[in-house]
Amino acid sequence: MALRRQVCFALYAASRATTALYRPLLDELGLTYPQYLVLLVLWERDGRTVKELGEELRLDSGTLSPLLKRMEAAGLVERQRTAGDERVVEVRLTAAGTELQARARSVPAALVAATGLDRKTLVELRDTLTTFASTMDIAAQELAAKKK
Amino acid sequence: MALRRQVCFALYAASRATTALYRPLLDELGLTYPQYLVLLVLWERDGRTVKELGEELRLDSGTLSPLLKRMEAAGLVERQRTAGDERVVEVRLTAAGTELQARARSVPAALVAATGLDRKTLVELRDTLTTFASTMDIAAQELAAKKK
DNA sequence: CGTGCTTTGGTTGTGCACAACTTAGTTGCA
DNA sequence: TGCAACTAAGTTGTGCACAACCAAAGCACG
Repeated sequence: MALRRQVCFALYAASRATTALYRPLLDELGLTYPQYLVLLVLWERDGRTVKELGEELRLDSGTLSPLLKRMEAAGLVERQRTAGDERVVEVRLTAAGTELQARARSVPAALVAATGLDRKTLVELRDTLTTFASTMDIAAQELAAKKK
Repeated sequence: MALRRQVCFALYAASRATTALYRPLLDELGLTYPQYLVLLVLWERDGRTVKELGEELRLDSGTLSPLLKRMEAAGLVERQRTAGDERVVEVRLTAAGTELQARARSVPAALVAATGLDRKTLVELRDTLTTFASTMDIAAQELAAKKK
């Protein structure tokens, strides 16, 4: 089947094009796109464990551990083992990390404007993609279970 | 804005979920998803330059050069400077690369089945995403031009 | 002809992604 | 109680992505 006919390639290309558009905006904040996503989660509610971040962002510890270390080195977050359970690491915003929210406030609107799509279309697209991703995740789990 | 509300995250998560679903199928062929995409392009028409591959897949030489070297090491393609213009490298399928097409024929259908979506929905989604990606690319170009 | 510009592909360095494995801490239960 | 099973995070190794830079080949215009 021709490349142009495949949904999966369209998804792959659209995803990269989007992060490319974020790049110049996030560069000014000293952030990468995945780092920005971590901050979005923490700005919503501070003090998440690495596991919680992974569930929210669908990323595993192999990705998050070094990413969070870089963010800690940049002074955006702090990491601390919890008192109750020494296995768990809690990630908290520093003052600098909290303050970045104000500077990042214009980012989503700038992106929406760049898409040139109206709100209704974007909401539909988001919902379709979210359902799509969930279906893929479930299918992957079933496939992994069958393999056993 | 909450993470769940953003189209861009849905896109990012859906793209990773999709390649994750490809992974077990492509593992059996000894391929990664980007390598599979290169083969899709070559199966359609063999003997492309690195530049052409980059335009088709929207990847630059920094990504393609090492990727193609790995594919050459795996015996799937050959790379050769063209006689006319020594700057240009042409990529051609080997016999093994050509034969892989038969073994890969069931992959797209397996993915479509896993999505659980009907053809009409998938076609619409693909077209929306393709338009979306084009708009993003153009916006990124304009942004880069304005920067100058 | 020659010199500067452009084009093509490659290299280097950074930062994801993710599989496979490791380590330390916790829990269940015989 | 003792220990096997489990869990959370981290480490290692591989393979993209992409920016920034580089070298060689080709080209254009004086």
